Amino acid sequence: MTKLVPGQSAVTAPRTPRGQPLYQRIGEILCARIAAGDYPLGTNLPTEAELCIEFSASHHTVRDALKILIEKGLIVRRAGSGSSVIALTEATVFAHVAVDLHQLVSYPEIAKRENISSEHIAANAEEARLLQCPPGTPWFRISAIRRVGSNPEPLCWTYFYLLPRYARVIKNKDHLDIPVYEQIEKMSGERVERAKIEMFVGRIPSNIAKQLHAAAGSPSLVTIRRYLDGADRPLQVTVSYHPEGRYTSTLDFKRETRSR
Amino acid sequence: MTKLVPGQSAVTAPRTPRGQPLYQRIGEILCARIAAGDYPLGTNLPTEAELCIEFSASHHTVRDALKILIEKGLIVRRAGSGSSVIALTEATVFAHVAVDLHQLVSYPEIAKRENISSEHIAANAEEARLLQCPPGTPWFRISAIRRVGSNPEPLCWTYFYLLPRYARVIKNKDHLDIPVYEQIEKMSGERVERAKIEMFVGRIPSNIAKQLHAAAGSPSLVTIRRYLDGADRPLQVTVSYHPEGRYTSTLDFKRETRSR
DNA sequence: TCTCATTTGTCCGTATGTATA
DNA sequence: ATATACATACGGACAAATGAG
Repeated sequence: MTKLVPGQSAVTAPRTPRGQPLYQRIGEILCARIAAGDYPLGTNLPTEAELCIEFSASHHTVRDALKILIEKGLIVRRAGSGSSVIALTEATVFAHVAVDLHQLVSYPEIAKRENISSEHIAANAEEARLLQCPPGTPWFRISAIRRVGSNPEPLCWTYFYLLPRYARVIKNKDHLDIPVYEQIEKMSGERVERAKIEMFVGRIPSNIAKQLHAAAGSPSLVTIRRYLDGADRPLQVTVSYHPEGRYTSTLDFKRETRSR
Repeated sequence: MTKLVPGQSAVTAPRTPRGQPLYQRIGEILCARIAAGDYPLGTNLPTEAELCIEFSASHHTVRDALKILIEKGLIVRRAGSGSSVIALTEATVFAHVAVDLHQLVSYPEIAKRENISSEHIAANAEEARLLQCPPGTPWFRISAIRRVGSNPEPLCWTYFYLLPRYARVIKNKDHLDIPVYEQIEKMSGERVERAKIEMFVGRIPSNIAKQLHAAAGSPSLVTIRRYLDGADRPLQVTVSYHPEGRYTSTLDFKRETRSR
């Protein structure tokens, strides 16, 4: 049981006292300082060596922390020059007029959702890429269409991919009238902190063509929405196919007033 | 190995054989192997330890290489499980990341704008609807394409519609490298307060098909952007045609409330 | 349910190349 | 040319997650 002798235990004090890795913790602290104005725009952060001393961390750990700032677009680093502050806050600040994620890409109120089926699945190759998980990973998938009034031509076909533990959302009474991601938030207590949306031109898959009243292989506006929690883990991913001519995505942005 | 010169292991003779860092080189090789089918979808890559041996590199270097694959969305890694291949090639042909109003307009640096022509026009019926003005209203129209590097296939064709009094923007020296709406702001003192964006599936008009290297009438992601001043008057309206497969629009939203 | 080996994740130490001022 | 600071690369040692038995 007692496997010692590593000869390092004295140097390595409480390695990770909290659940969070040290480099993430340092990254957050530096982000907060930049936002607070401790390192004004255009100035340099302390050097790697200085940060190592301040946080009692190694170069690698500090570098990993600084990589977080780079990814957020807060700093640029150049050998010989230092780490220069180029932004005070992450650029993505919810510039959309809608106060709620709900209205990010809004369907008209009258577009009602009708569920076609729901099932537990194992991600195939295409889904693995979509969901950024290994093939075979279990997911719960709801298939639905949206229809305006009694129009026989549906607006779109949507696949909802949920973590299996959220499968019971479909048992809600008013399940169809509330966004699925909102139901998940209520059920789990986890909050959607981020939404990433992709839109591109694709084709109608043959297996859904008939129910969409569209030709298989005909052009389609494909929309992928990923709802992520604070750790960027997907809570829900949806894929929608909109046949040509039935849907226009509208987004409304307002200039940011940078007040906190 | 009595020669234990630190930092320089006996195995590695030439550290960086001119130019490219080792971790990038390894990353490229692994990407190429995945694309070639050496590591099929759903299978695992060799472990870190195996890759260290194969490339005579340290685990740190191998990890940096694998990070490249993660960023490209080719693999996911899980402790205890391994590095699973989830895609054979990079996911998006091109992504436009719109994070705030400022970047809503600008494509990434690599997508250079090339102006094709510019002229004073009177709005025809279609343009009147687009610009929400009576037919015959005078506008200044710039036609341009965006290209990535020397790729012969342009990303998109864009019409810029400006109020005639802003026609002189094209005389700026660095006109092509600055978003048009920003130039208008500087010239006029008017600020863009709002942007409305529409996206839908359309077709490539025949008169621009040739220069887009796309078939006339082939599917296209059509994007209309309206830049409005405080009184909702349009300062600039753009229409872009993106041939299928060349462009994915990406939007990234965050909740504002910072719970910490 | 519980080990137990495997694999990745985190963290430390060190050395040298290279760009910058 | 020199000093500074980041970039790259080597090494080792657990910790934590996974999956098989």
